Amino acid sequence: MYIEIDFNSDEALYLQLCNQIIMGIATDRFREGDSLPSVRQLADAIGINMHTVNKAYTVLKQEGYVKVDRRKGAVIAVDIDRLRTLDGLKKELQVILAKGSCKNITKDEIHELIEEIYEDYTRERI
Amino acid sequence: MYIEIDFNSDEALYLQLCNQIIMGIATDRFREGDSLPSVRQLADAIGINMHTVNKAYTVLKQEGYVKVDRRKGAVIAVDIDRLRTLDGLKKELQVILAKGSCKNITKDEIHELIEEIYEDYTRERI
DNA sequence: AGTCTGTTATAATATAGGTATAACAAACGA
DNA sequence: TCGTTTGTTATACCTATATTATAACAGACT
Repeated sequence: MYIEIDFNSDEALYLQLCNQIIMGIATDRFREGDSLPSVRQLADAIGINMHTVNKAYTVLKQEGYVKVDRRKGAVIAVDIDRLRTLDGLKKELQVILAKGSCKNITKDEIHELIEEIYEDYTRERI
Repeated sequence: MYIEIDFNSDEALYLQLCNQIIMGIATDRFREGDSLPSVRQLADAIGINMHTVNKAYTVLKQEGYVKVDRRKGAVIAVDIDRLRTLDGLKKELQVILAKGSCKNITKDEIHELIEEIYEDYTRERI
């Protein structure tokens, strides 16, 4: 579990946790069925409070990335809801693309960025 | 100025304002040199507090979308900083694409989504 | 029996978001 | 010149969120 938390970031700790775990699933560092550390272990390892980790796990559960089992802890279990996901992605992308568009980033450059990010994914997956 | 604020959204009012103005610039509804309404006017029109609008304008200024002039108010003036923008876009996109990837959204579908959003832009621009 | 699990409760603190009122100097219009 | 409008700043208040701290509970494991 290599999770990097930036205490100087203005992003909430529990959100940083969520995002890193989501990126971990996307890059296959965490796989379906894998158990995440217990809330107490992870909190200890990072040096934050148990409840902050618990909140992250709760959000991940609500958004369909893990299932929480009293025996095994938080287990990676992605719940596929394509329509809901596509809808959410589109709304988030609209704002991001608008920002780029304002700053003279072309549509092609966005496509290139996408490719670049996916290449990074497969590179990390090795 | 057609700005739609969702008071039931969990997104901060000032962020909704920022994003709508940014999308307005991207879709050419607001153009370089255009003045935005005064903080008091817009606050009145929307039915929110002056300081909330002021915060939105301040953020837009810091992020290089407007310049604030005591005489003309907030004027659209996009400050192009491609490197900084590309860096920011990439970090935001990484998380979003990871979410999609977890939910079995393919890279091609992302590319299609990008195209779809850009088509919506040009459609609004008419 | 003892330990570890997630879960829940309660409390305290700090920060962020939003509103309300008020004042200021600069600029504008009449 | 006078009154109005501009962004800006300050203060205060309320609410919600984020984070930490302790503590307790029942279920499961060794």
